[in-house]
Amino acid sequence: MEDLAPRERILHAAIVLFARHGFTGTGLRELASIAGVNLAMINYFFGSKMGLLKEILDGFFEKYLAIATRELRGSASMSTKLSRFIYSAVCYFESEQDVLLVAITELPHDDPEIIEHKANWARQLVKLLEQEICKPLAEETGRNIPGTCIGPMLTSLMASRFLFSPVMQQVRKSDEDPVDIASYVEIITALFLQGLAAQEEKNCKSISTPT
Amino acid sequence: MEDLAPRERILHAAIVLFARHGFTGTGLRELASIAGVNLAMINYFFGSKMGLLKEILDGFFEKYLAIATRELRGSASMSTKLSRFIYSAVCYFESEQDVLLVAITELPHDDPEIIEHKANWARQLVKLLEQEICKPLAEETGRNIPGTCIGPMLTSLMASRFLFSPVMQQVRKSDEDPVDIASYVEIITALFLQGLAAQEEKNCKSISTPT
Amino acid sequence: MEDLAPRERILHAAIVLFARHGFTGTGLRELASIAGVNLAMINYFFGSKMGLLKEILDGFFEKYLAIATRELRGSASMSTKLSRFIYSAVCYFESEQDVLLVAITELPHDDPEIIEHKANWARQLVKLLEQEICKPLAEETGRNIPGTCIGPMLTSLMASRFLFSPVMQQVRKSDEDPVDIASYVEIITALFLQGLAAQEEKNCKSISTPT
Amino acid sequence: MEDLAPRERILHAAIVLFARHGFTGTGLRELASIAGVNLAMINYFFGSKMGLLKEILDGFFEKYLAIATRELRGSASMSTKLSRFIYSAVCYFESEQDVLLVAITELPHDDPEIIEHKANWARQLVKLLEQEICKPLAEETGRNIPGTCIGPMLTSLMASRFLFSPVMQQVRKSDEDPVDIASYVEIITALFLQGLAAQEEKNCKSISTPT
DNA sequence: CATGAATGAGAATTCATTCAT
DNA sequence: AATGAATGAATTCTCATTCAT
Repeated sequence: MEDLAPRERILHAAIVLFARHGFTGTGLRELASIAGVNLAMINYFFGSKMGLLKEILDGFFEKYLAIATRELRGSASMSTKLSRFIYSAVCYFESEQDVLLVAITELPHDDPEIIEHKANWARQLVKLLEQEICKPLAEETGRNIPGTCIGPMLTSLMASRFLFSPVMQQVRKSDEDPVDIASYVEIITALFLQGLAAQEEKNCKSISTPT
Repeated sequence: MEDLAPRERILHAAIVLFARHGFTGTGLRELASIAGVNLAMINYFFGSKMGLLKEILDGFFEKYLAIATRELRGSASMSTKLSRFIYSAVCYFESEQDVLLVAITELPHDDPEIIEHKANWARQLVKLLEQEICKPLAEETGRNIPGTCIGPMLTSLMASRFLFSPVMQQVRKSDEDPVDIASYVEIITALFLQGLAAQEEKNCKSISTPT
Repeated sequence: MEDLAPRERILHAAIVLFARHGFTGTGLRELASIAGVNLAMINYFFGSKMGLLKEILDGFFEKYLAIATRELRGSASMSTKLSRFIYSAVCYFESEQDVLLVAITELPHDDPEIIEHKANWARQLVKLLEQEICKPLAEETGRNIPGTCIGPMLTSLMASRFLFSPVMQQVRKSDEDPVDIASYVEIITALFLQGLAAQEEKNCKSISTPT
Repeated sequence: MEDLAPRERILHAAIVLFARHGFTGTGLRELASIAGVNLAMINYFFGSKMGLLKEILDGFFEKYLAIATRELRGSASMSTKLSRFIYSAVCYFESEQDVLLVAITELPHDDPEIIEHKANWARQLVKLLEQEICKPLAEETGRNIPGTCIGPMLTSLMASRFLFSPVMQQVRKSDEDPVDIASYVEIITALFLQGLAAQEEKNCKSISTPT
């Protein structure tokens, strides 16, 4: 870590510490010491502690939204799009667990300075989900589930493994066999696809049954 | 709130504030002022800020585990048990949203004082899930999903609505139509049941197909 | 200790704690807990924390002055009186080390409420020393050493063993051989009467005398 | 005092206040106010209140040990060495009375953080005394007085004037005639070398010697 | 870029004391 | 005689931030 530029060292250290102790639970002194920079450098680079958090959150949301856009837009079938999205998103979560934890655990805290910031990103993701998931789903099944409902469900389901990981690591303890990441993707995809499209499956069944 | 006993007033105020600003983000000054008690009363009753948090978390986990035990134990079919559990749990989450938020957002923070505390509760829930969900599921579908995986999935899926609610409220804004709680329960139940039992449905299909 | 009256239990606990952590360093909570009484009982019995200290100090000074009066008054020779006093005082210090420590370490702290209190006792002791030690000494040797000088010297010399004991215990460590109390009395008496090289002087004298 | 560097101002103010109210009896607010610095500067420079105390104690012990080493080492006679040591030490005590008071009154308090710290210095002093005082004394007189006994005796005797000074000042009051420092040194040296009745002993010796 | 000093506000906790019961 | 609740002030220490160098 010592070979990175000071700005990056700060960013990396912040992500790790915010994930472990929370945003408010992390002191800039500790952060500066771990990043190996002078305390005043943090404010020099990021303006304030909040500026640092915003940069981390923006980095996360930007990439998450980019993945969603890339995988969900297009003419492929909804199930294809969804399974591609889940795969990509979970892989991204896996690769940046700490950033994910920061984003998730800071979600419900209603700091006035940051709530609109988060809403801006959420709005874009919800809009995308409405178009690519909710609308076709409503047409197929008759169920109209809004994006503001399905977004949180999808995200928190994919994040569940990482959100609970510190506790579950302690729970497992002796018999070390956490589900590997590939199986995790498969489980969530199966759960989501065949559960969500329940009506469709039923239709398939009802179609195939009389045959 | 002014007519409750000081101890309860502190507890209530703490739940609200911890949910809004996080545990470390809440100062005891603010807490005491909102609870309408003297600052020193908090330590008098709960020993420390951490003791207060532990009491809140214990209250949540105890009730959550009680609901799980009540709804999942017994000889009913797994799908019946699961849908009853989801119904009860979501209703409980709804009735105590703030406590839920505190429990969820404090989950990943690795305070050594509290991580084992949380793991103790998680262990019991995981054990229950293993017996009542995972084992029968494995027998029916052949898939072996451990409790340490399905527990977080279930919980965070049910909590998703509340975890994201401050942001989603901002996202919805003008056109106010959040999914009502009954539909929310129904959506999650459907998702979980027919997704999870995908293999079983297939079996049914394969059984019915030859007909 | 549980069979004593609450008032005595408080007094005993206070002496021990004041000696170990100092007066200001001891909290009434800790004191009450160790004495096994309710916190409010301390103020009930002694009026205030300071009242408790005064009672302890009075107990010490009263007995110390009584010993000095008993051993120093009378028609015996000065050296006889002094050696008797040193013996009695050191034995008393030994039997109530903690009280001694409290008295000594609180001596220089200039709390306005307590300095005159201590001066009252000191005045009586100094007066006694002036009459019984300083005056005869001036007549014998021509040296006029005031009581305000010889009092502190005598007292702190006799107390030295106890004042330094926590540190010296740590210094000795492995080779456990603290001077026993009888030798300690003898050393101080000899030092005071004849100087450090007491034995040598005696030998010289006994050698030269018969000549 | 206002022209010194903040760090020195804190140190000076701490010595004065610790001597007057004791270590635990001194608040950092009061200290900062008297030193004319911001409250947070104390922790900035010394880490903690205890760090401040350690620095003060180290300063005292270091100089005291240096004086002892300088005056007691060498080939001079024991009585010459002792009288030189007493002279230098008392002069040092006189010039830094407050530091002495802090060191003496904090001696018996068994704070685990600091007791070993003090023992380290004491060990060095005791070792020096063993070699330079106790060993030759044992050879001359046959008496074996350990350094852990003679160290406290010497130190507390020399410190007695300063340890009791606040009370004795009050005792003297109107008739102002404290023994001047030169006489004080002489008294202690004579006492240590020849005993209280120094003059008398000298006479006896001078009478018996020529015979 | 980088640093050490400095600041005022606030952190959690403990204090000695009071009082109604 | 004894207790638990309650209080306001004070405790040590850390906070994020600023600024001159």
